[in-house]
Amino acid sequence: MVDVAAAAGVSTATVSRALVHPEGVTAPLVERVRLAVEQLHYVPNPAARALSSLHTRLVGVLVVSLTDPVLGDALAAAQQALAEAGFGVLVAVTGGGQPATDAAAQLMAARDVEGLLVFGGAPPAQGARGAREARAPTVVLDGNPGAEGPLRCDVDYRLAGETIGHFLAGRGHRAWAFVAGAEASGRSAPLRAGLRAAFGRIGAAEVTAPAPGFRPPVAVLRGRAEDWIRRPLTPTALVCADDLTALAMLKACAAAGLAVPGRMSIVGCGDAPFAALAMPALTTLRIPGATLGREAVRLLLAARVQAPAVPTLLRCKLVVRQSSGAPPPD
Amino acid sequence: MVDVAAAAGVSTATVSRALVHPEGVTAPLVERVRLAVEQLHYVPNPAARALSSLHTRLVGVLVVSLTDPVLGDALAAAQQALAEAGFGVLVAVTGGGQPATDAAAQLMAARDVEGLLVFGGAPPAQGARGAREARAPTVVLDGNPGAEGPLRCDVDYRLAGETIGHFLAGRGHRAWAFVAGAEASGRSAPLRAGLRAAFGRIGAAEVTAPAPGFRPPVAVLRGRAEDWIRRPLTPTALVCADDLTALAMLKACAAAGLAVPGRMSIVGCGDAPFAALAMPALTTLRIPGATLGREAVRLLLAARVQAPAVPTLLRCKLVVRQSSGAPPPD
DNA sequence: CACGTTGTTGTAAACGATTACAATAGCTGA
DNA sequence: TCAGCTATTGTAATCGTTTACAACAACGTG
Repeated sequence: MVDVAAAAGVSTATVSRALVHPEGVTAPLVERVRLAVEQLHYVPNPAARALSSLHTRLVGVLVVSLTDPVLGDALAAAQQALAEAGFGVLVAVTGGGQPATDAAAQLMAARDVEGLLVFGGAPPAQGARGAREARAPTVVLDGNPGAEGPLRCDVDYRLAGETIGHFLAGRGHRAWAFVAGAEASGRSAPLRAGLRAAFGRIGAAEVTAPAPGFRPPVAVLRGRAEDWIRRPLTPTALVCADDLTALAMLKACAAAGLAVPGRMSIVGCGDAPFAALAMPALTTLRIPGATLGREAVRLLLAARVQAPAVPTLLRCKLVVRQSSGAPPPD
Repeated sequence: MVDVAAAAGVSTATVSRALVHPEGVTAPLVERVRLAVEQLHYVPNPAARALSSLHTRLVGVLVVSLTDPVLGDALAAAQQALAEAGFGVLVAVTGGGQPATDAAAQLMAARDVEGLLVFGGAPPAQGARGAREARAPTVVLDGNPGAEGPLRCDVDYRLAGETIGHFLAGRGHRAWAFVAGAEASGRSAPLRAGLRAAFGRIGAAEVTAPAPGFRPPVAVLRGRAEDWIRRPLTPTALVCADDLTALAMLKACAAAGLAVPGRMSIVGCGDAPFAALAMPALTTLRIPGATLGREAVRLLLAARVQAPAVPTLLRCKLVVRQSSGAPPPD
């Protein structure tokens, strides 16, 4: 930096100011500094910067799993948005467990991140982030419901559930079941609540899914699906917490001889890339992962300057394809 | 840190040494320092550390896309391995374009990463990493073939191609086609070469796939698949560069009335979570993403201490399911 | 015309660790 | 017993920025 200062004929303080607060330096000087920087290929040392300014320009991202396409999209979008704002992204894949999440949060805090993004699952326990935690706002994205974090960025799964419920009820379905995914994704509860509300309004009954919170191997599922057939009240529609589960149910129905959508309608959640390619193509809820990611970054950046932005609640669209239809005539 | 030093009754230099090079400090002192650290919840300031030691304990990861399940697995595994070694992971999602990759690499270099992991695609151009690049070794994982990076960590797609070729030839297939994915994944070329070698040995002919390097909407595919039927030499087996493409071909075959596996065998690549749930379940190549990630980290850490580890070339397993079988009797 | 204001720039003191070097203590062997 | 080592600890310089403060200039105003 001293070289740059010499080349531009100014002091190092002016170089620093020209780079960080150009508005406080006269235009010609800024220009001379800019030129010198270019000429000498000067790149500021981030460590020194962080040390004296107390700003690392780093944010941490705790992500439950990269397998979930929604979180993957969200992460990609968030990373891009943060890069545009000059922030680097430190990631940790937590797997969702509380101890792992807390440990990761602590590591992030130890690295002096200026913000924490939690993608999916539960946020780290208060206090798990060490002494410096107050400085770093936390935004929870697509997390478990009821998490007490102040800044949240979610999809309105309750509303989505109602949308799906209306859609199915409108097609004539009166008996339905909800199938949770293996990973307790936090989407299940509000989704189910919305479904109950929509179906309840017309007096349609929920059938308890074979094993809530359970994503079974296909062989097992087959037996379960056959169980349903023998029940007095068999669902004609299955709403799944994620597309992979929906695909599994598709397969289970085929194995059990239940035609989809003739005998059973199946609705997924997420609109994963493979959803449109399933046979029959999955009717599914399109979750705007990228928007979610950008929105979370917006909230985080707003929180840094004390501007309390309203928690986001995004809507999603139901993509109707071939796996849903009218119930059998009975 | 001065507080810790005072509490332990030593100098700050000793505190530093006790934490970084405990072997140079007597046991009782190390213990006293450890206690004081615990008591005062002291966490070293990473910026100051980096500034004076010239070690950021950060590595950058450039990932083409998080949609690819293999890269997702690799990233998760690499992150964990790096965390165990005390390194933080800075990620950037590049999308694969050369300018974007170079820009991301420059940002990483500007943050003084001590190593760069490139997941998929082409490595950044030499020199794109700025003046400090010499210090940071680069490992390319599952990248495009022929990339000149010295440190590579790859799957032996050539061998995998041969394996698939043998498998199909052994089942009796004599006419086959390769379908590249939309994203030029770098897996295509060696995979295809392996297939050619295996099939060539028995004189089986490759049929040019409808549109190489093209992952078409299903409607288009349908027409293309019908094209094949009318051809003099129609393939009886389709090998796809990724599972999503394989799923698309499955659907195209169904639409065109080609029974799978009766009339057409289909092999995917990746063993994505949905592969086993497709109907029929996909025969596919299982790529050890997590192993790949860990291996890349091993190479990187070895390179840091000048220990030149041999470039890795992992094998993968063919998972035979229902989408492949014998060709039609003719 | 003198004086207070405002706006720029330079000087130098942080920021919080690591580590070269000096100092001291504890050994070994003659 | 003492010189000469070695092993351990302390002192202080250093890393490369930012920024509080001082110094100064230009300006408008009474």
